[in-house]
Amino acid sequence: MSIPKAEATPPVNGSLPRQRRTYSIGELARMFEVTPRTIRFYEQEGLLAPERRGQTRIYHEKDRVRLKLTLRGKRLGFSLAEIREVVEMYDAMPDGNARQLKRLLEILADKRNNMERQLEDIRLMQRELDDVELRAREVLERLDQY
Amino acid sequence: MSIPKAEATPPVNGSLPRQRRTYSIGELARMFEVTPRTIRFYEQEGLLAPERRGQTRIYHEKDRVRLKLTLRGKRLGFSLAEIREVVEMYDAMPDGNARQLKRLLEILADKRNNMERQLEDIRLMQRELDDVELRAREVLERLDQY
DNA sequence: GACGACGTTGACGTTAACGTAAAGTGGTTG
DNA sequence: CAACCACTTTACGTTAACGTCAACGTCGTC
Repeated sequence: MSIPKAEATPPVNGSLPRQRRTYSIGELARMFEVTPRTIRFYEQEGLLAPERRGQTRIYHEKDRVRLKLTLRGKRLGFSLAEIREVVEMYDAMPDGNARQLKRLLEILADKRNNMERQLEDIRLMQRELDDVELRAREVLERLDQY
Repeated sequence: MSIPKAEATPPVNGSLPRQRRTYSIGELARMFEVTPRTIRFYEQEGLLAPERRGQTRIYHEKDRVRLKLTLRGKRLGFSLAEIREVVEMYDAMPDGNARQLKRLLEILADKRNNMERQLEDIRLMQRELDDVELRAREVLERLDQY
């Protein structure tokens, strides 16, 4: 494959094209408030596989979305290994065999249970917070009386 | 081998199944499916402060609740340090000064935001899971046709 | 009175998820 | 061309949250 000469790609562009196609690692990092190191680490762990132009990584929309999902998974307490497990199976889906697919469905059901428990945990935790806040406000009010 | 006992009788009192007041570290560990090591570690980190009978730790209802809350916090992705921060301020509340109380309210507001983002993350993640599952089922069905 | 179950305190080991520093590459810009 | 950038690899460092042993004390029981 030959590389067509690219147009003014990276830096600040005069007209902000509605559909930016590629991102540098630094851009992605700023977007999601992580460090480039983190993004490289995720690649090393098999969560990303950006294109390369020479040595340099080039991220497309697909990669950006995957990073977004990864970070969301992390916020929900999934390990990178767990996330990779889903990601890999998702990639392998088109030609996946039945056993693999059923395994994927199992994993998904598992995650789903996890989500349900988290919802419950959040509800309970919110009530705890309400409670603590109420008490704190009461104490504060008594202090204000003097 | 011994005859299977009705219950693994705890050291202190007979089994008062209705209103048990105290627990050994092993009992608590089994209850919450963690190891004693974990519980001791939480104590070391200032999250628990069980009574001592001689050398042995004795946990009361209060300790059990605190452990439960701690583990819930962990499932929600809070660090032990964060949890301790709230716990300590909660303990210090009765004679807390206004500045401390306001700080506590800040922390609580922060946690609350965290919960909100998590709720949103969970909703989004559930939709992702729906999507992946749907695709997987489609592929599976096509496989089943032969 | 040995045995096993449970408890204790160190102390060192391990894993995940990055941080950080060193040393080099490649492009643009004054 | 030199001086910056932004990017790269390699490799060692760090932190949180425990795990894993060793070495010991204390029961109840066989």
